[in-house]
Amino acid sequence: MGKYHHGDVRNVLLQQAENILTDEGPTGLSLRRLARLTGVSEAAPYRHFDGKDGILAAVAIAAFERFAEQLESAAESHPNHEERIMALGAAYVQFAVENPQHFRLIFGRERPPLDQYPELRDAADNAFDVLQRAVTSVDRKAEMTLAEAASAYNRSLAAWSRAHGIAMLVIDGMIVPPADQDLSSFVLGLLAEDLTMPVNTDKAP
Amino acid sequence: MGKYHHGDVRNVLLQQAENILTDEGPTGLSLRRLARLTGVSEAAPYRHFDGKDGILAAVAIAAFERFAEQLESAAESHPNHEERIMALGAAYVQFAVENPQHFRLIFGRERPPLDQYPELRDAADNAFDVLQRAVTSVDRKAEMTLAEAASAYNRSLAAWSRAHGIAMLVIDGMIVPPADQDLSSFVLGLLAEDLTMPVNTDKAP
DNA sequence: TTTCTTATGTTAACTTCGTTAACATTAAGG
DNA sequence: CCTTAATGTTAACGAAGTTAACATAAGAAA
Repeated sequence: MGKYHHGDVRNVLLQQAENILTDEGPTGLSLRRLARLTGVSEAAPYRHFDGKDGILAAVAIAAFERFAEQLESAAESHPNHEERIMALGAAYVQFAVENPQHFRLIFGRERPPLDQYPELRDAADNAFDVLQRAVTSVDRKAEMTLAEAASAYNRSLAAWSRAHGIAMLVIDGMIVPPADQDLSSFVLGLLAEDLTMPVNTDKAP
Repeated sequence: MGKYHHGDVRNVLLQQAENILTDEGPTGLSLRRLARLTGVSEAAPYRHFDGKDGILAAVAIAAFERFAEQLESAAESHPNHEERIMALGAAYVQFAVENPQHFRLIFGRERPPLDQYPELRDAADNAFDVLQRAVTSVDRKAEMTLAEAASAYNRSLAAWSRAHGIAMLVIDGMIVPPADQDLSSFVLGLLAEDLTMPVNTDKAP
């Protein structure tokens, strides 16, 4: 009787790992359970991946790629600089809300160390490059001075930070987006808040 | 021979749990190791805590309390509304950077569910109340209209989100604060960035 | 084709973990 | 003094990650 199970165990394992991750997060993803669900022996995954971290790294790479795609497509759809930043932030949060477990995986502590998985590092760098390019690529008719480049960099960090914070707090349930508004406009409103201006408390006559 | 080990096992366990958490995070905190390090049997912790989640909850409560204290003291030191928001954000990030594991514990997925530990829920609510009060308590000479209250609330979310995002990205190593600047002024600079204004790329003559 | 080698699977074991049951001892109060 | 609840302990169970030892399939070399 054939013990040779599939010709494609690696991909089946990966797909199943995706499913488990989506349902239960990285903690619920156990190698043994994954093997059982895939219908393969409990040690088989070690022939295709570098242990549990290897599988998580592979899933995280795929997640980073989808993340970067969605960011890129949001950025492309808005030639105007300011609108582009806003669209990026909205896409950022939307990805997190639609794929909370993947988002947590690529940013959280259970993500395998970047320096042990070069492809993972590349995937991460690429995603952040998309962000940074979109924020810093204002009309580049002239070279920027050093100070201007630094300022643009700070702007990108500020935009990124706020989008990231909103994403995290929403998927953690600490911020509950209003039900009567769609997520995108809620996020856009938050992104546009300027903290350096005092709240206007004047009562209109 | 006396098997009765301490008169104070609970507190010793808690202190040791704090130490382990600080060094290795919630994942490295194993009940059995905790018991061994404390010099007590491996089942003893169950007499004092509701399993592993119980210990994590207790540590998280303490972390929330320290967090709230530091936020409160930052808020108190700045009577001016705008400066207060900035100081709060800086304190928020500073806590995260100085106590990354605790910060991750109180915001991450390994935090025990709030609805199973009422004291944990209270501690969390209290910390966020400090934030919200500080942001929304502008000069309250008059009652706010509904719209004003909503705007103030949105402002507090925006401030919170950006501080949270900076904190997360910094302790995850995705943002590396410049070495030639102290953390606080770096954070303050980021918090003050206004995303609705385009970058000025004019070259001064 | 036959043989050698490598890739891929399997089973079985080892260690650690969280948790619980069964039993022992201490502290406290009637 | 005796009972009882609190607090320890040991021993066991099942699940997890990982590795070693062994088995088989596929493909290259002869």
